[in-house]
Amino acid sequence: MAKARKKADKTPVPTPCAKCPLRRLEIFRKFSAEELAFVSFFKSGELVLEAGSTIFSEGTNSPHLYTVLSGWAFKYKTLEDGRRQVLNFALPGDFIGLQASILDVIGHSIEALTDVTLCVFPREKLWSLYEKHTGLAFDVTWLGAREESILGDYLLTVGQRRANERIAFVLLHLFHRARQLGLTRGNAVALPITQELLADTIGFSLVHTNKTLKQLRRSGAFKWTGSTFELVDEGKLEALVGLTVPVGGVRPFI
Amino acid sequence: MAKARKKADKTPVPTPCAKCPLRRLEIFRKFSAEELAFVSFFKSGELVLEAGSTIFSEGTNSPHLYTVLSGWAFKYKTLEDGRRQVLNFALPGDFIGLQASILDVIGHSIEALTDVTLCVFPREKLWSLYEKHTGLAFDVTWLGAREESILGDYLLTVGQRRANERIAFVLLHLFHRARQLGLTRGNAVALPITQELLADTIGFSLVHTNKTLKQLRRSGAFKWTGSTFELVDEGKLEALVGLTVPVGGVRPFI
DNA sequence: CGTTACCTTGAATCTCCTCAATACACGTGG
DNA sequence: CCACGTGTATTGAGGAGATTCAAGGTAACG
Repeated sequence: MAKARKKADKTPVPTPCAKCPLRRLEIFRKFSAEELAFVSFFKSGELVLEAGSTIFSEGTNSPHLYTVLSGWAFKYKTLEDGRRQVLNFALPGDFIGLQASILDVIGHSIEALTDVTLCVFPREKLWSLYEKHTGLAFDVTWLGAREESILGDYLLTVGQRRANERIAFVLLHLFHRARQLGLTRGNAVALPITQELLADTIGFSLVHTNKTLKQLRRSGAFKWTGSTFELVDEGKLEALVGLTVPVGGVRPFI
Repeated sequence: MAKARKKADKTPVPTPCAKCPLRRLEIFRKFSAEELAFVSFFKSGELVLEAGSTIFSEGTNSPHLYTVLSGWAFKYKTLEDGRRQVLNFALPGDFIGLQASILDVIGHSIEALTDVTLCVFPREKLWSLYEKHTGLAFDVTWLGAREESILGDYLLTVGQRRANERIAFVLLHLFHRARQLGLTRGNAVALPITQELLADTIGFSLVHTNKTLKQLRRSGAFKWTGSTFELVDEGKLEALVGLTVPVGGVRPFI
């Protein structure tokens, strides 16, 4: 089956919104028929990028905004001398580039961690979304508020937690988000994160991150070799973080 | 003039939105007559609190959301053992508690730094704002996006900058915001910030903050004694921060 | 095989933290 | 008016925590 297209045919095959695999996940709310129709109209295409591609550059603008259909990306800011701070990760269902559409400039860069597929939405249509679909407009605001909430968690982490707590926080956060999206198999995830990226996320040097990680591994709370991360003792990591790591509840998808 | 009310009369006198002093500031966009009427309808009262009052508590909910009419507040999160991270400051024109209305729980606490006056908006009416006034709904999203943008700046600061750079960043940021709102006299502002609060903002201990501050003062870039902060050499501070500190452009007010 | 990207480890150094003590301003009650 | 408490600012000293430099080591890829 599914042999209608020849192998050589590289024409992209955009996923119709009605069949979007994300919408089946229970963390996304159900759309009405009208909303679904509008989203289909809103979506103007798909963008496929390979790992390492820059999706947005800090300080720029864009005629598009995106939603992650598959793959991982990360948002970051840099200082002139090269110091880099990771702000957050973007997983399937996340909005990307909303700041550019709303604020006229985006305050951070975004780079693909894995090969990614993005749904493309033209910026001009965002206004009609607000005009015609209050529910979807609310969803956009919701996504922004959740982003703000996560940034607050990260700021608390980077500002106040110690090295092992920071690592525990980030690993748990990513694991929880991945699990919500059905990206885990058992207690394992494919984490496309290098230690250097982790270091830039928690605000420590690579060396110190590595040493703390080594010490943390001895606790047996998790295994992380190669690209697969396995959560062995969730409670042990949570204890380090202090409280359950919030992920962001059940809500929308555009 | 203005003797219509007796001194003993303590009944609050809510500012009508049409005469809102903030609307005169050029950083706020102009409202149409309909928008102004709606905002007046949206606003259900004013809340006056003295310095030190808690406006929101992390993890709670509220039937109201607020806007700062006058005074300063700050948003923060705490760990169980008491470590505290300041996320951002709220100045006149800022939304407060939007997360509680959109996400159902607010992720941070908010406390008044000075005596404050807040405009009160009932949460239920937020939906009708989205339904009937696309422009205002967009403004709400804009405010959320700006908040996210500022949080990103702070995260970069706390994660990557060194002590003196962090202090320079925060002081400049607050000065710029205050200036935008006409809160400065010449190069001076009344900064209602203690060193302890600054320490919790930049993620350092009070002692280290104090010592870094001492060293920074010697550069002559600013004076900060008692509650008045005076920016003497803006360029010198900006050089420390690396680039001009963004404040958030010209846009809405609700 | 040689390159490249990532992980690991040791050693020296500096940054930042905690503890502790003092100083100053302010407001309160005696 | 003074004694006292409270909140804030300041300073020194010693130690823990992070950084940088430097050197391997390993796995993937052409």
